[in-house]
Amino acid sequence: MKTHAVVDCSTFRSSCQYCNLYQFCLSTGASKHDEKANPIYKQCRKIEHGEYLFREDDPFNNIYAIRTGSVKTCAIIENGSEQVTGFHLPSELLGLNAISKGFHTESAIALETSSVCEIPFERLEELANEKPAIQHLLLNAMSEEIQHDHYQLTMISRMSAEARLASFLLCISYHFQQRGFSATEFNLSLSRSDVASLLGLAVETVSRLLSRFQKEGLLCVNRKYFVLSDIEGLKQISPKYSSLPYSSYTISNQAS
Amino acid sequence: MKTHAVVDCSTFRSSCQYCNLYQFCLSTGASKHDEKANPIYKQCRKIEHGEYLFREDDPFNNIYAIRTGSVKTCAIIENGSEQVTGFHLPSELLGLNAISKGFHTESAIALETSSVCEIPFERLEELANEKPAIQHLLLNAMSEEIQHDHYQLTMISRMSAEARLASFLLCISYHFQQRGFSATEFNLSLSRSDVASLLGLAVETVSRLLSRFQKEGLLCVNRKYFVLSDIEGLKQISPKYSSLPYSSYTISNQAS
DNA sequence: CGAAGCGTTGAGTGCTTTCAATAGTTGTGG
DNA sequence: CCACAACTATTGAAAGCACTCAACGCTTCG
Repeated sequence: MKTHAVVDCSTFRSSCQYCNLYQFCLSTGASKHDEKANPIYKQCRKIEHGEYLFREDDPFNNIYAIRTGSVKTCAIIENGSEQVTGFHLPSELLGLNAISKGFHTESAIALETSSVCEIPFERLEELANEKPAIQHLLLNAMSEEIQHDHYQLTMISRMSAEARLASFLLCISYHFQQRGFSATEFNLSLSRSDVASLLGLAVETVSRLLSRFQKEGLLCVNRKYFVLSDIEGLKQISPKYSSLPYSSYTISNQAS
Repeated sequence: MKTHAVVDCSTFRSSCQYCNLYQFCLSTGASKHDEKANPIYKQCRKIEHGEYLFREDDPFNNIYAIRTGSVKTCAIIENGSEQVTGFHLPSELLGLNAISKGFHTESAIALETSSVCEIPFERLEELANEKPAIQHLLLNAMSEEIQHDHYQLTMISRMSAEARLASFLLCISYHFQQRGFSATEFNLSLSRSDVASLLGLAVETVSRLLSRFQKEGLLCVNRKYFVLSDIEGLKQISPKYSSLPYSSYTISNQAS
């Protein structure tokens, strides 16, 4: 439960604190005997860097709540290259978009040693029927995901490369802050090519822009370690930042 | 109930036939006395071309099921221009992404004379608590929307302008087909600039591409009237078409 | 130590955009 | 009913942003 001082995704202070399902979770001090009282059966699973949580075309049985670490979701496209569709931090739910098809259309890959809660969806759905709060929570989480996707769409289709990257960094920064970490200093587990894919850019463009941002004093970057030294400057580069439904992307804990 | 022969969004044969909520709907031959038996209170609303169904920042109270016609959703971005985020045909549900914030972040505008069912969300949520099938239906619809958004994201960030347009036309074609209309001949209620915005392109690019497609014998287009004369040719232009989770975008009627 | 993978930087190309002009369409009011 | 205005769509020319290709440096790992 205690952690290192380093700001690193894999060492969040309290991994369940921000979890959507916290108040219904079996792990909340309850033993297995209370399963019926605290009804979500939680199977915690540890995954190493590069390991798959699920793969494209896998049957859909569980959704996953990230406890620690970080995970990317991606799909293989025609030419064999992979398209990154999401970057996920603790408290987020994964796999919800597989509900309708019954199988996963994306793979989820750990970007570092991470732990997740595996939640049988059938069980969760039953539970949602019994407890309005859980149902609301599910609808809420999905609504936020749609919201975020629309933001992402607008960003990619309308903003320049530099605005996209600035916007992305601010988004990451905000997420860390929401989870009690520094907004200006963090390790980004995504590789350059993952970032490029997520933003619809070429790797070289991302690399060039980071160099330029650094030259302009907006940030310092060393491999995966980022220091955002001029948040306001970054916001100026991505002017649409403030007007888009971005800021509420983080999944909140309110249950109606 | 009988309609004209013309293929036109506003004259769907049976407007409720494909509706998600059909089997729970008050309109299913039932009078208002049966409200408790057929529990969705359906207030049908007619909207004219250009009329708003809801606007950005409006409080979120209802979701809407499109019965006839077509609706676009869009958001105003920083510079005052509008970004189209969706194009919606009968049977689709609108407004689900406002659940988490409690207000709408997009406007919904009728593209032609249309009719929609206004469904109080609070009521629907209660109902979903009582009837597992409705809950599942809601989760399903949202899951599909996320699925589609991810497809759209991949498309916009990775495909060329011509591939995007071809892909879009095929998508529209498929939707019409799913609703019992011709896959090759339809009126597209979206303007060129709406299409451009939706696909992340400039109006001129869309116009140029349509001219080129026509010259190449792929389609015939006159204002809003489209004839896709070479579906296979279009598929060849958008090679990722088949491998993406596109084909299941249409909201189906299965309720678990 | 060499191979493999990731990241950076440079040069040149090309696709899409922007700017601009024209044509076609719709709607309004005299 | 026509004229005028406003809007939508098309087409051309030029410019720019991001991509591709290519080479090199750095790190990691067997």
